[in-house]
Amino acid sequence: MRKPEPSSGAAAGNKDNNNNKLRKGLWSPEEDDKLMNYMLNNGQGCWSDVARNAGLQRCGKSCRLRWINYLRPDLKRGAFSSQEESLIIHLHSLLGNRWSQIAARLPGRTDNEIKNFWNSTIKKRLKNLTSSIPSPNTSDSSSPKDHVMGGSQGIIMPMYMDSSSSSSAMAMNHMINDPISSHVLEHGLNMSSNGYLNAVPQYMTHHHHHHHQIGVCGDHSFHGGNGVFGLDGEMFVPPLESVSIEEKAKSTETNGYKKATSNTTMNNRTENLSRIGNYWEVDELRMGEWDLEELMNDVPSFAFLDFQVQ
DNA sequence: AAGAGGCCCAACCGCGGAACG
DNA sequence: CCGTTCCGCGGTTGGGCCTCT
Repeated sequence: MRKPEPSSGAAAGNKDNNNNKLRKGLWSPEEDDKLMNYMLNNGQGCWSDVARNAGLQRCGKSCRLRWINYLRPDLKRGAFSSQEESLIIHLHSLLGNRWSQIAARLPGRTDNEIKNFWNSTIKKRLKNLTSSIPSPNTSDSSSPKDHVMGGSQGIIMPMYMDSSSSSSAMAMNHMINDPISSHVLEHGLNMSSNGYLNAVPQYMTHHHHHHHQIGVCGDHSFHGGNGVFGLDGEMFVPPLESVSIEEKAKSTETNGYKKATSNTTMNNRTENLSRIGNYWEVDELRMGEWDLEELMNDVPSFAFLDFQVQ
């Protein structure tokens, strides 16, 4: 953590000898009190006004962050529950690193918190998980169906996960015991350009346009809970059609203090997702080009969060 | 016991977009 | 329009704590 600015003497000693310099670093309890009192009495307005009017030697940005991530009364504290964990994983598979979007679906949790949780706990576990699986290069590299994709995008759920392989079966047994692992089984893994391991639905990794057919029930698919592995080892995730929408009301309610300005650009374009037989047909499908809000209307409620493979 | 190294997480930074004058 | 300011987001940093040796 950052130490408080030396000139400000973590609370007591400072006052007005700060010669207009804005403080940085950790917030003192006194600063917290000031901000909290101001916010409770005046509500949220222009953050630079908040900083000024509350008598804080902080920039508005810092005040905003402190309020959102720490002082907000509706914040939930403590460790993430396994349900929250599952939800985070699931949402991340849908949304990628859109932490604020994910946080909006977890009442009482902040994007920062979720991001930290992901970058420490979950990422680490996914890493351990993948390192426990034999590399495609070393196991059965002769298979033409190996789906080896490093680099910026591409699913790292390769074809050696073929259910007939004994080694992969062992890996799967290992994975199934863990919510993250089983989710990875279903949704695949993606290594993003920043090195993050993401569980990403197949259709989000495509960068082609126009009418992708997303196979759902092919004869040779590998089914795993919500997801389906296609013939080429790629993983398909069906749209969120059969899940509860109760979260939506909850999240919009708890985030009522927040102006709903984000993702307006994204919402300008909508996805055409229609079911045709056993296929989901998607028009103009590209990362960030569908109506996220609409898509996320169907984010599973906690009750439906069971990613364990039967 | 103590030093090293890793982890956690609060807070900062930089950027892009929206709002405003 | 255009420039400026504000806001929110995601990525990154770094200090304190914990664990290991």
